[in-house]
Amino acid sequence: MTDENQDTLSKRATLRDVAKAAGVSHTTVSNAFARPDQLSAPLRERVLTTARALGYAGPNPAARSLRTGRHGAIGLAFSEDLPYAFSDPTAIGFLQGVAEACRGLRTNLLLIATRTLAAADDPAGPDGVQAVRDAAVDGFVLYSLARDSPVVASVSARGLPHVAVDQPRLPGVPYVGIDDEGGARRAAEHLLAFGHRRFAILSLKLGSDGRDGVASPGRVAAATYSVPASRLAGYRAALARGGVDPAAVPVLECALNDERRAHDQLLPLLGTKQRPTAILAMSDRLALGAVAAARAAGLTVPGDLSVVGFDDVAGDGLESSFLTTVRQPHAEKGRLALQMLAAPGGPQQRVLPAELVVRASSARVTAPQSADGT
Amino acid sequence: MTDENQDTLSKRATLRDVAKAAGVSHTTVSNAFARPDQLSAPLRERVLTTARALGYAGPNPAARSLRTGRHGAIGLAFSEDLPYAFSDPTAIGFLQGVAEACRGLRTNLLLIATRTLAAADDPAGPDGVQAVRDAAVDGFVLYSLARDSPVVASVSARGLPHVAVDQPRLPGVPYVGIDDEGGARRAAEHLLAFGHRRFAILSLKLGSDGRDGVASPGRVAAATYSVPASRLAGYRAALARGGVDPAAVPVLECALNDERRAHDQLLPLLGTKQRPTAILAMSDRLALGAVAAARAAGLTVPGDLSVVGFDDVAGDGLESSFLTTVRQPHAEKGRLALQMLAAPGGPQQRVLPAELVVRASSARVTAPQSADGT
DNA sequence: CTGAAAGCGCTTACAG
DNA sequence: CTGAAAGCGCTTACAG
Repeated sequence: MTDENQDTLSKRATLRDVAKAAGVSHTTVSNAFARPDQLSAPLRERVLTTARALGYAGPNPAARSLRTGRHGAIGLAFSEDLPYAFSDPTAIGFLQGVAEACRGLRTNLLLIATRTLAAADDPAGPDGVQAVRDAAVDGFVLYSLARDSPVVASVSARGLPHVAVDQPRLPGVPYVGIDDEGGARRAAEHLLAFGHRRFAILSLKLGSDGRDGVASPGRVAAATYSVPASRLAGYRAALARGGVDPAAVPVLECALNDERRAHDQLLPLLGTKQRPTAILAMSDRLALGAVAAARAAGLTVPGDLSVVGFDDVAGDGLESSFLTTVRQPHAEKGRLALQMLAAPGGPQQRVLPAELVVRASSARVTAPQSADGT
Repeated sequence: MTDENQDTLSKRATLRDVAKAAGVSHTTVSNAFARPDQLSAPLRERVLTTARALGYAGPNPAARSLRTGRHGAIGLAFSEDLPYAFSDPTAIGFLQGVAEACRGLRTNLLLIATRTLAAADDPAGPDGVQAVRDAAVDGFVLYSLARDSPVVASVSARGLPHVAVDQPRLPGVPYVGIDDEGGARRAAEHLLAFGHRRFAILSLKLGSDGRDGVASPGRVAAATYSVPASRLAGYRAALARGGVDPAAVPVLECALNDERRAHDQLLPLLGTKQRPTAILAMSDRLALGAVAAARAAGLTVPGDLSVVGFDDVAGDGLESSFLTTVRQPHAEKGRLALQMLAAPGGPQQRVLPAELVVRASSARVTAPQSADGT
């Protein structure tokens, strides 16, 4: 305590101060902290005791990094505001995997606050770019970023090893993701097999402009997020093969992955005569929003409306979810990404399976229908 | 792209290289990146262009930190394994607040992987200590650590500003927490008012040894986690005032905040003749475990068993929770902690309110009972 | 608006 | 096992 007080009053002790006080060289103090085998145990003890007495907590991290070129940390860049990321169960599953791998690698994790929506009032340029520039890390993981994100460009400019997870897929950048198209295809095939002909799609964001609503063909074609684009392709391929015109299936885009948005977008559609009997949702969150909308419209799930989600994150407790969904290995993506960063030389592209899990939110359509509702 | 390749092959460009190539001084390049007002716009543009051409992404963060003494990051130390932390809704709410504040402060967030249970196989000493030593940060937030955690000691040794959230409460260390005792008291009073006389308490961990089970009076007295100790004190004070002998109320300690543990610990108790009619749970997770245990025992909630949780995190979606609980402002704690770090000089102790929220998991006891079950 | 100089605190071969 | 020396890359008054 006394030492700490001295600390804050006087100048902070350095390696040199400890060396002087202990009567040894610079090197010896450094070794006492970083290379115990380079000096005798009693001497080491003496040095460490002297250090403690001077309030010296160990080598200055910045000086050490400058000298060694290593930081002992990796940077994690998110597509969303950091606060939002922590509320998305998908991201949390991924973070768990990353965190686990970090522990194994004895690496700290630097979370980089970025913002998808460019802040016009921001003099420092696009959000996250400065943060990436300043990040004292040995590499980056890009998690679910848009192809045109300024953060992607600034990470690439750093010239450090990096891995993209989910998106973007860029030539020359190691990648970890899942079979989005296949997973989506199986979800649609499942509903088609139950006789459904009238669909609506709840889509994750296709662009970074925060837009909600029905996505036009142009918007879909210009999507800068490849994951929703791939899932959409999978849904549509299956629908077309099943004899349903994909162009007639509305795509409701939700700028944020939350139940409320899905609920609000879908509800009006459920009041129409030609209402869909089946919902393809690109996340479990969106799917739960659809379930809520159904209830609000006086419809039952799966009696009046079948819903298939994506992610398999809805049931976290002892209770398992009732949602039919596409399972993906969230934590595994995090583990793999860090492994690719830590041990380069392995495969540069890992595409993990996405498996359909049938539960209680999907069922055979009640009344036979044609695609045009007749 | 070509530049990037050169980058990885040749030595990485420095400020000096850029200065040489642009025909300006060291200083000017530095200013171009950090102080735009110190040079003309055209010159700045020229410098930046040259930098880009050389694959120079900006000043080396370590060198900059060494020079300025600032890192632009704060360290967050958790009591649990990092992977577990990301699965605890309480921690996530807190992280959201921290993340939000970080964005406002333009600060990155370094997550420090620590482990509560000392790993015997760990040659580097207690987990987290080295990570704290190596952390290139301007300050620390300690989140819910045990009083005797080695991480607390190593953070204190760093001599950097730090704030403890929830626990530990240490003299001289700024603190953010809630009125744990008061919140717990109100939870118990609520159940007493409903006529309950037979209780069981589901407790969060009291020590760092990973022990589950009935906590002896000795263990409670020796608790190194002050939050559960305070809540226990609150429960017991209310029980005693309500004429229930606190010593007769079993305290079931759960080493991890999860439903499964609570379920497994409580279930045997629910099969006894003297089974409790009311559960005081120190978290919503534990409370949900109690609800699951009730179901498994063929009891209804709140018909046969009343359950009161803590945290108010159980209902995350559109659906609100049915749990009677004690609400605490998770995100606000995070925001306040960062604010205290960023703007020292304000109050050093912030104790936020913890308010009882009555919902459907608690009800009047069905048959009148005395404390001894007669 | 520009440039020369000093020094932030450390690690690492290397010689003894 | 110990110590003297060089240099990692930058920022910041300061003088012009």
